[in-house]
Amino acid sequence: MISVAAELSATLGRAFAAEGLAAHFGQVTLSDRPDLCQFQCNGALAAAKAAKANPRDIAGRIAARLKEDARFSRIEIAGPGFINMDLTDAALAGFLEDRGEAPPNGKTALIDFGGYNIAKPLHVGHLRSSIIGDCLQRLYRANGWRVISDVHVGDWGLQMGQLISEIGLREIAPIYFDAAFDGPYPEVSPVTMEDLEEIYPAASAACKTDPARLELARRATVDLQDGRPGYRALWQHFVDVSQVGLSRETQSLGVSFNYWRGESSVHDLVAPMLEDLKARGFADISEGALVMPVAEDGDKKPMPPLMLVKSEGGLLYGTTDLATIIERVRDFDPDLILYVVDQRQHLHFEQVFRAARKAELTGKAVLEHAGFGTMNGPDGKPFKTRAGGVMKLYDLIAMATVQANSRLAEQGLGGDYAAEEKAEIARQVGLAAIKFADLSNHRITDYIFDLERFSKFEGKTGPYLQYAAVRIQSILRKAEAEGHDVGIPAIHSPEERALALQLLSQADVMIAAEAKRAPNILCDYAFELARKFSRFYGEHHIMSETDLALRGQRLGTCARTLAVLREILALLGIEVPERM
RNA sequence: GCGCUCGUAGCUCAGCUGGAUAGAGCAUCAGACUACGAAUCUGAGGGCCGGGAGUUCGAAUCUCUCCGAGCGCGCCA
Repeated sequence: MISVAAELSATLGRAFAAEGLAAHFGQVTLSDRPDLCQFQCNGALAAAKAAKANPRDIAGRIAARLKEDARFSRIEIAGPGFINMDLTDAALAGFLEDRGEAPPNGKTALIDFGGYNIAKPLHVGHLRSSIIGDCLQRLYRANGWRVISDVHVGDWGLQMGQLISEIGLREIAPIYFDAAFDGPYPEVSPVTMEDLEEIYPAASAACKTDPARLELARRATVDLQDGRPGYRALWQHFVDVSQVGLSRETQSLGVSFNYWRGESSVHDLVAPMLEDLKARGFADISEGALVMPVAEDGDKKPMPPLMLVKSEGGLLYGTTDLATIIERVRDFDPDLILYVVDQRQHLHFEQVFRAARKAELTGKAVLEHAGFGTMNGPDGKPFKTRAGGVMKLYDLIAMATVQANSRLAEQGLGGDYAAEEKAEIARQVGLAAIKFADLSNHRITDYIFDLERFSKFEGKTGPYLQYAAVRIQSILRKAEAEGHDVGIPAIHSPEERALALQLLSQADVMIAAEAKRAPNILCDYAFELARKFSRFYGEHHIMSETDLALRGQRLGTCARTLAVLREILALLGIEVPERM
C-alpha cells in the first residue's frame, strides 16, 4: 500500500530543493477543498515566510517544475500561494493497482493496556483501555511495527492484602495462615472467582471504614511481598482462578495480549532497583517513606516526588511501574512504550516517566501515556447500572446484543436464518456498536454512552459500516453466482473518482492515526469510505450494466472497496458478518 | 490553592504541528426506488468556534487573561 500524498510530497520536495528551499515544504495532502482540487501543497507560504519572499512567486516556480510530470492533469496557484493539483484518472487508477502491505519498520512498540485486576470482573472502566489498546496494537502491526502487548495485571498491591486478610478473618482456609505449616499447600483453590468477586468488595469496604482493618490488610500485603509461603500460595490461587475468568472475558470482547504479566512479575527486580537508586543518590527517605524527587528545573508547577516504599514497608504501583520499565527494556528493548490508561492517572505517569529518564532506565524507549476519558451515562457522570453500581462488562455486552437483536428484528432481517447464525450476527453487531462508538470519539475526551443511538443502522455507527460491507459482499456473491468477471477498478465518473481518492488515502490515514494514537481517525475514514461507496452505488447500476468491461471494472471497484473497508474495520476490532 | 483536560450547529461529536467558504451524525424540512439490500442517496435550513486581549499577511487552532465544566494533587491503584 503506497501513500499517494507521500509520493507527491517527494516530487514536490525535489522541486522545492531545486529552488534552493527545504524539501519538507513540498508536503502534499489530500485537499480539504475537494471542490477546488484533489491535492494541495501549502508549503510555498511557509517557505516564503522563511525566505522572506513572495509566496505566489515561489509557488509559480514550483508549479513550473511540475509541468512536465504527466501524472498531473492540472496544477494551479490559488489565493496567497496554495499549489492545487489534480491527477489524471489514469494516474489515479495506476496508484490503485498497488496493494502491498507496509514493510517492517524495524521498530518495537510495547503497548500496555487492559490493566485488569485480580479478583475483579471486568467493568466498563476496562472497556476503553481494552478497545483502544487493542485497536492501537492492530494498527501499529499493520503499519510495520513489532508490537508487544501486555495486559499488566494488578496483582501485587494493597488489594491482595485486603483479600488475604479477609480470607484469614473468615477462616475459610486456615492452613495458609498457619505459620508452623511447611507445605505443600493444596492444589485446589479454596476460593472460586465468584467467591473473590464477593470477598473483595467486602474487604475493601471494611478497610475504608475501619483503620485497624486497613492496618491488617497492609500487614498482609507486606508479608505477601516479603514472601510469606502461605500467603504466596494463596495468592497464586487468586491469580489462577482470576486468569481463567479474565481471559474468557477478553475473548468475548475480541481483544488479545501477547503477555499476561502482572505487577508481581517484577517483584525480584524491585529490591536491586531500590538499592541502585539509593546508591546513585536518586532516592531518599522522607517522612519514613522512600521517595524519588522528580521535580525538574524550569517546572512551573509543583511536582510531587515518586513514592517508592511506604513507611510501613509496602510497595506502591509507581514502584512496580518503574521496575516494569526495567523489565521491558531488558526483555524487548522497545522504541516506544505506550500506556493506554485512564487520563486521570496522567500525573502518575508523568512522575514515573521522569523518574525513569532521570535514572536512565529507559534504554532507547520513548515513554508515552495515551490517556483516555471516561465513558459516562446520560447524566454526564461515569456510567453506572440503574441501581447505581458498577456496570460489568459482561452485562454491557449482553445489553448490546439484546439491543442489536431487536434492531435486526425491527428491520425484518435474518428472519429465515438459523437461530445460531442470528445469535452470532447479533453478537457481532452489538460489539460493533460498542466498539465503534468508543473508538470514534476522540480518545482524550469523555463521552456519553447511549446504546440506542450507537446501535442504529443509520448514521455514523458500527452497525451501519457492517451493513455497508455486507451489502457489497451481497453484490459480489450475486455477481459470482451469475458468472460475472471481477475486473480492475477504473475511473469514469465523479463518484468513481471520489471513491478512488478515498481508497488511495488509506495509507495516510493509517499513518496519521498511528502518529496521534487516534483511532477516531480510522473511524472517520471508514465512515467516509462507506458513504462514498453508497454514492457510487446509487449512481451506477452494476449488475444490469451491458458493457461487460465496464461492469467488470465496477465490480472491481466494489471488491476493492470491500477489501479496504474490511481492513479498517479489522483494525477497529470489528467483525463483518457474511450476511445480515 | 496549584495543576491537567476540555468548552465548536437544537443534541452527540470531528477539525487544533496556524492557511482558502469551520465539518459530520442525529433531529427538522424538501426530494429520489416496477433495477444490484431505500438499513440508502440528493438538497435545504441551522454557528459572535465560551468572553476578551495579543502574535501573524492569515487564528477554532499559538500566547495571556477571565468565565464555566470534569478530573487530579507523597504513604489506593
